[in-house]
Amino acid sequence: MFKEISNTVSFPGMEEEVIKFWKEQDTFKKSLKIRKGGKEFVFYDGPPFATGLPHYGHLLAGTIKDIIPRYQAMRGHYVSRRFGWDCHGLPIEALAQEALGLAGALAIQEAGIDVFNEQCRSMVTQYVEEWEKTVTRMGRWVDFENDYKTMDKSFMETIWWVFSELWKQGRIYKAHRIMPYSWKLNTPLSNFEAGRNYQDVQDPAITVRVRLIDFEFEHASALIWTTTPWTLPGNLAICTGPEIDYVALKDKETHEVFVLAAARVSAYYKKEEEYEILKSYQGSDLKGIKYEPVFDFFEDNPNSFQILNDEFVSTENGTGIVHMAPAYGEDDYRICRAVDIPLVDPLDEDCKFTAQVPDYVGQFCKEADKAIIKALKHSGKMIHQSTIQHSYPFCERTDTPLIYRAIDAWYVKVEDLRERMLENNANVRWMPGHVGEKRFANWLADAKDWNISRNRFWGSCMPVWVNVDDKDDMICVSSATELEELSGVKVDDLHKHFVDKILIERDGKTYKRTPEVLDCWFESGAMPYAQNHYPFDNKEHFEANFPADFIAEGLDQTRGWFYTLMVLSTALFDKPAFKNVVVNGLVLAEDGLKMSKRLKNYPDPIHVINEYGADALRLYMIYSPVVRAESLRFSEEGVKHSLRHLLLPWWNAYSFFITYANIDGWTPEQSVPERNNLMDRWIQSSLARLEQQVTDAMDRYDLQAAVHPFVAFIEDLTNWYIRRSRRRFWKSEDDTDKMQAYSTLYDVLLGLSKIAAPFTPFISETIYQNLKTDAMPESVHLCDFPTAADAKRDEVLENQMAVVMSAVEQGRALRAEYKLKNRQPLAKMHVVCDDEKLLATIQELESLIADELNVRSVDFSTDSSELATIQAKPNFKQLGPKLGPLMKKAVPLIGGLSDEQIAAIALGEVVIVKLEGKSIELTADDIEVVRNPKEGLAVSAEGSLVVGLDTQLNDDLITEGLAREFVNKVQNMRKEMDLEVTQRIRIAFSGDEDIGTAVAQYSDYIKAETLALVCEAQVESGEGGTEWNLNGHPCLVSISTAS
RNA sequence: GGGCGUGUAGCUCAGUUGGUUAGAGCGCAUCCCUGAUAAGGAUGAGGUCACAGGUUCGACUCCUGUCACGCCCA
Repeated sequence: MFKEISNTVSFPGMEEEVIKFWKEQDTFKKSLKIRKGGKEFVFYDGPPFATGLPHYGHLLAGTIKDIIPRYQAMRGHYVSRRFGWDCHGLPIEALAQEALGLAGALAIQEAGIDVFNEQCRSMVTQYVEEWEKTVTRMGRWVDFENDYKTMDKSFMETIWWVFSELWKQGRIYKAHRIMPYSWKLNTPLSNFEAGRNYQDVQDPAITVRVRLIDFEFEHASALIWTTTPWTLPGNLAICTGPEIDYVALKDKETHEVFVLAAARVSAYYKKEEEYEILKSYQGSDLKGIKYEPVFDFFEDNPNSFQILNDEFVSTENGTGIVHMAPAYGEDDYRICRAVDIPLVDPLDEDCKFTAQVPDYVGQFCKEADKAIIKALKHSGKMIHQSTIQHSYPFCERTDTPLIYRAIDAWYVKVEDLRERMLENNANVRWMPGHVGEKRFANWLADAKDWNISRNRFWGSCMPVWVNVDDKDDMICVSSATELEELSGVKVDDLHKHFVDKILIERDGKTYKRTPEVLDCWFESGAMPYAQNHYPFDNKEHFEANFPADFIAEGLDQTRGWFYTLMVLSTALFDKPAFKNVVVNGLVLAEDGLKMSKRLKNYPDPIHVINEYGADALRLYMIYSPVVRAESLRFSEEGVKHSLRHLLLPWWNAYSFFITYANIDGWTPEQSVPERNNLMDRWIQSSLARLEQQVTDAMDRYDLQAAVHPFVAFIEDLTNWYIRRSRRRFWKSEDDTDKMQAYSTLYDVLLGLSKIAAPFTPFISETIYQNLKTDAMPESVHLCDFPTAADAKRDEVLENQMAVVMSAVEQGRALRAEYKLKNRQPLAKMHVVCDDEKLLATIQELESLIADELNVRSVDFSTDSSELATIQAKPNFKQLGPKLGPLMKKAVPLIGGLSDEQIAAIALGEVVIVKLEGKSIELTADDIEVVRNPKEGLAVSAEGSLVVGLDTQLNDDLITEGLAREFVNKVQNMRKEMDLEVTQRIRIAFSGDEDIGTAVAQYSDYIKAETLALVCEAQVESGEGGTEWNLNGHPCLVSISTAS
């Protein structure tokens, strides 16, 4: 006996049971154990920041990261799945700052970096429990015990090793980065922090002239515009946009010649009479022209004081010529660096001018604006002065304006790796392809050196110790042990508040660690090595199993994890870090906007799981383009849909099987291998097809395509196989056909549970648990994925069945068209098909067709001429290439072929027709025969099949129709009374003569169908019972249970 | 501004190497069936395949351009 199924099954409740079962049985561990020794399938988990609860993006990625490993495990691979946690970086620092009430870097330093970092450490794990719960509830199998954390000492030690390898390659260099700087706190801020306090301020906006040297016009100056006059002493170049139009104009009043963007002239001159255009230029024409420095403080600076070109220049405001002070602007820095202009930064840590600029020494830079403006006026360089109101970032803590300036920064040289990375990327299979071939490849081709230092606290430390007396004398430490040897200090923790205290004394020199920590993307990129503590441990195992077979993340990781993995693996091993990658798109709210807690435009994931179940949610997400990097508008209706149209029918099929197997006492021991019934052979072939389709798609990492064929299969199983086979299960005789039906449905349900197991692990497990025998593995997830599909396929049969289904479909359509309801029996149906073999198969299923369409007999024939006319239609694919331009004219010619000609061609003869003087040979391949139903008959035609219905009714048919109506009403009443399907009943009725005749004549049939012991005409109106209308005949029916 | 993607029925999406009737589900309307019942089926209405050119005998499909939306970068 199988376990009885409650008819009020709750999918979420069932899933909770399964989770309990997996936990008790330790099924995940067993699934690993049984594959130990098998070929490894290597999976890397991209670590999430656990600074909040998981959202749909995580659930989606988690589902993908579950399905592929489950599938590969069932295919015999050992798939270790370690969960990863990203512990370092700003998100967690921000939380810790909030918790400690600290605003800004200085506050953290005052409170003590040790206090702050320990606060971070304690908070990292605050969401761990919730994460585990949700991830587990979604059905994802992943190892939380043997997880990795980027803050583990072993992880951080490998980071040092990775860094030191890059160092040895000469890839690490020190340069600058332009960052927002708080002069009050004496510290740089992150862009994130700088973005949190914008204020509207008024700043001077001045236009200054710089005298051009050796220009084609005398007394010529370029006009530059700035809102930060204090940066002018540091001016080292000016920049034009290469494709912007510029003019040299003569001011009619001063006779000075000015160069500026053509589009900006009107901002300086109200009337055209005020100036005269001398010549037009493109920005690129001006490149290389020298000018006199605005101030002379740095007049000897190499390569400086010339016109440069860059695309970033716009003509939205100013003069279209940009003043460049490389220490104080990101673009300035980038553009000047490209032409080897060394930066000058004459500000001290309080942003006061140093002695390099003696005129303003000791003045705070912004305060010096006035004096600088005065000096410019005095020297005649000031052309125009105004003020501008704009929004400007302020320091959160001190409400002082931030100063963008060059900060020491460390970089990894990446630009020379571009080609290697592109080649390595060519060996990666991306799903979808374009993300890798286009988006990611373009990004790699344009890779910039990577700034890896952060002026923060909670992170992996840069393992570089600098000689306090000579900044160029540095030691790169590659392991904790090496640091111990160099310093003589025991090293237990590699965080900043520990290692910063450690000094290295060597040859009488003292080395102190450079204060920065590493970009946490460096850590995630180094995760393949660091999670294994490579090369300190697991050296051989790692090297034998690198790169990963599979990773999966969202599209946003193109510039994140995917990239950092590729940079480091290319630099270290000249390989990609992964062979296959599935890229998922964004999960948006149903309104197409981003999910927003504030707008509440999406349902809580927990609610969705508890309402519809994780299987339904998984299926909904996977069966959508979101697994191919397109965005998904999340809809609760969609989840409901996947439940109602896939899981529920599947469950109903299973429930149907259990119900009747238990009634008949059928057990798997009684299973027989023979399959004499075409329906059985067909559904087994359908399952084999499903297996092939799923395998093909999964081996291509195409999850959406893998889920697709389930829809058709469930449809075949429930709406054709089971619906058409029901009687075979509830016939009372234990004949061989019934045994075979049970055996088939059992095999199919068992096989389906295995094929579906990676996708819907819960319902698969539940069904498998009930179906399995003691000899089978204890969990569906310990089974092998079915693989013998080829042998079980019978494509000929599948095609034949498709024709049968089409015949039935056409019959149903005809009934609908002629308003003949299905309960009304018809005398005859005609099925015509000129393919005799096909016809024979259809004939084999005659009783099925007759039953489905409620006709007494089916006439089979190969001659359709009585029901339909035939016409030829060109086979475009065949004839197109042959006829070329004549194709269009051939269409009516072929359409006009006579019946005799068509018949001749169909029989294999070659018919020659003339078209514009050319002879065209037509063979059977060149035409398609179209059948058109004859007018006035109930006929339908599709392809080679013609179906006709005899719509004439006689008394006999009408009587049987009444009997069937009667049965239907009784069945409805049984249903209404909620009777057991095996419950016997008594029927009492009254009605007119026609009803009396019908019930009497079909008494045996009625009793058999409704499990009635007696069916008597005795109820009178008003004595209870239910009034029915049977095809226009009033009828009173009452039923009662009988023992 | 650049790169990438998307645009097919009211909505969510399929659509094989280009082949002539562009499909499914939801929703709607009209019916049907029911011993799968948290069901199921049929029929119908609903499409300028974003737009404009081009290649071709033939374009939803290939090419070029335009527009809209999204992601990333600047």
